[in-house]
Amino acid sequence: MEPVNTRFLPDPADSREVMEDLQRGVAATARFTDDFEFDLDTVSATPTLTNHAMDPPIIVGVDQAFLDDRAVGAVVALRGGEVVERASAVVDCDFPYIPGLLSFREAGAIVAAFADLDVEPDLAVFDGSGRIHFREAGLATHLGLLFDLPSIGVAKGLLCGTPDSSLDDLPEGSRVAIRADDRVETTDGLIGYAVQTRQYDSGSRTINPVYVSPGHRVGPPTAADLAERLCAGYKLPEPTRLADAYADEVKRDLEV
DNA sequence: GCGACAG
DNA sequence: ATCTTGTCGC
Repeated sequence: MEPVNTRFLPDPADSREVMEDLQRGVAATARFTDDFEFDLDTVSATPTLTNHAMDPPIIVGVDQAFLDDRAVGAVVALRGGEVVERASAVVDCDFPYIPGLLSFREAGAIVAAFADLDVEPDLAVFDGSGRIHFREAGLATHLGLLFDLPSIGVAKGLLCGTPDSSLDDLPEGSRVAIRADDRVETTDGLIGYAVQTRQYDSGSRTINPVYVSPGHRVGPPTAADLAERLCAGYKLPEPTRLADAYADEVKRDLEV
């Protein structure tokens, strides 16, 4: 599939000022409310007997791996918890990691991988933030809007924003609201959730939550619901986890 | 100057 | 993200 809102294509050659202006345009155009066709109850992380009686959406996980100045983009498509397609691409990438400008580093490989994808996804799960971003235009929001695809961001770390309460030792299945702080220039209020997708039953060690935020066409509570439903015994949602493994696999073949 | 910082 | 062995715990 190809980008539809091409005016939002990230260009790593632009100046930082132009990049940030583009992000403000992304935030102003993206929609942080539910606007998708599928039923939340048909979303599952693993194959289910009742899947046949339902109409499960096609959900893609998106991730990257890097090898010197090359980026590997990987997309894994699932339907009812089963992998239906995988697509990848390797592109040159010299743009560095800069907090707040991640999409300018990773979009090239992602767009190239999506170009090789045959199925039409109903939802994309990105490894990184969406609305939890200085200008509400994180990777998941930017790329979701670029393809006009409902999307969410699932990050392992918090870029900005402040949790409503302590995130220490949360019980599995719980969530804590993340609100915009003074580092978020474009809005106030709820921008995502810390979601405890997995936790040890008891013991001395604990697992950190993931940070889920709306990408495009998904509201904050639904984004958290989706991330939760897509987990299957691991901290990260299956689409993201499988895309991560696939990116590493492609990278490994590249090294040989 | 200080602090904060997805992947 | 990437560089990397062993090791603690269920």
